[in-house]
Amino acid sequence: MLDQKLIRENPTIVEKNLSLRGKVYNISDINELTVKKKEIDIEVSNLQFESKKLSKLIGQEINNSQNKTSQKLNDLKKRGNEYRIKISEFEEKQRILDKQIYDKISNLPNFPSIDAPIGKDESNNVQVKTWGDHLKKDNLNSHWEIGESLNLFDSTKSTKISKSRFITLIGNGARLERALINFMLDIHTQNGYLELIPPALVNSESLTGSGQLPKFSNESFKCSNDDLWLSPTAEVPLTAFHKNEIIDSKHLPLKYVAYSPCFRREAGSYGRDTKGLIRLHQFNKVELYWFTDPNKSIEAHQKITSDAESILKKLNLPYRLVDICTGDLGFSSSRTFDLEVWLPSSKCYREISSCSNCLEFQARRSSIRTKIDKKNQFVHTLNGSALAIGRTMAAILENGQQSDGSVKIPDALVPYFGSNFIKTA
RNA sequence: GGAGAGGUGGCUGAGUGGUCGAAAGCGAACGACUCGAAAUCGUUUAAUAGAUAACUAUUCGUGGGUUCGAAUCCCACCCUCUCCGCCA
Repeated sequence: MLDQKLIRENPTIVEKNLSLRGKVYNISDINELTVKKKEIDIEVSNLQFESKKLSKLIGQEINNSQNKTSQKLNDLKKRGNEYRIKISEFEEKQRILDKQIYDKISNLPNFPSIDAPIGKDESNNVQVKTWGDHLKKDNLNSHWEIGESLNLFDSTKSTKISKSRFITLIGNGARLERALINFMLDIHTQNGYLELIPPALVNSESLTGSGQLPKFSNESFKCSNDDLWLSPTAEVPLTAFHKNEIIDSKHLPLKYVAYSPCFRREAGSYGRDTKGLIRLHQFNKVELYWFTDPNKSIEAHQKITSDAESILKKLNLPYRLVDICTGDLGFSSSRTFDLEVWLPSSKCYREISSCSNCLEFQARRSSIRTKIDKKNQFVHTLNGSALAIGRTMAAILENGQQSDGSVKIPDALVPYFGSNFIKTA
């Protein structure tokens, strides 16, 4: 959520910052509404002041005189009634304006950071670095081919259970998923993160607080009988965990790691990534989340990203770090580093983690503050996947494939998985 | 799902129509005492918006209503707790 005062007082700055996203944002209508609303606020405030004074006077009058139905009292009450009518008219206008303003502002995305590369779309993202060696071999199999031959998961049967884009993990596949979750949680908790397992269903307010609503209602699954949605990412419940709180500054930064299933409708992605583990309606993810002092989120962003990277390094999976350009930034983010893992079968990098600094955008929407120099300020929030489990499994299968059809498990994962190779039964 | 109780400041908790944004306690901050600390005493301590020098308004679960005036009365909704039923 952007600051209403900023929109009112510096609309051109707001438009300029937003336009870095490569789209034209005209906020003159919002600006007009906020200016109008301020005038009405002042008007109402003045009327309420007069009305309160009068009410006190009436109270005193009643206490002082025995005659509770005197002409004087009736006249005063009549005047009070006039105030009430006038005030309620203005309050009605206030309500309407408030709603209009909120509806519009809550649909505006965050400002991109001045450090983010300027660009229109994906193609302008900047590769910062690469890590690890690419597997160079002929006749490489895709992870779904490997999964099928080793009987690690089944999507055909899963359409019977649910529909397309769902998967059932089987045997060593299920075991590998579980190993990856435990491995990642252990690394992060050893690294100072507090582990949470949040609810998988979240209410509308929580989704609004982290920025998924109102604009992206089409991207999450909704429960029909309740105001509850299937959480698309642990970022939602983690943000809401401290909703409406003032966090003691000595507790900052708060660092959480959460395992959660994630549910996404993937509307508009028909035909893309229809095979394998890349794009599913339900997937598991281990998420990192920081609440920081508003002056310390830039360093925190580096740290959360390197914490996510550390998993890829320990698993010895080749990846690259990408600085997302202004036009490709997510709604709530001001700066995002993506980690993309190398998938040798398709000879490309695929997003496996997204580490974002949302500054105060989510904190304002969720009202999460801290006291600094006796003043309440919004905290900054950061999130990063570390990592998406399904895509990590895909990367392990593809990068670890051996010529005999087996898959080598990364050394660091062996204690969790229980053996060095996945072989045909 | 049925019955009952309740939602007040960082927390506990008083307050049923009139200077109540709200007693008291706890916690916290500062000061005094002390070599230092504890204990004790004193002062301070909700948020938001607007003006910023004081100030003005709003907020006692949420939204409406009654009234000159609502934490207090009325209506609707949400949530929590207890008991019963059901259940992993």
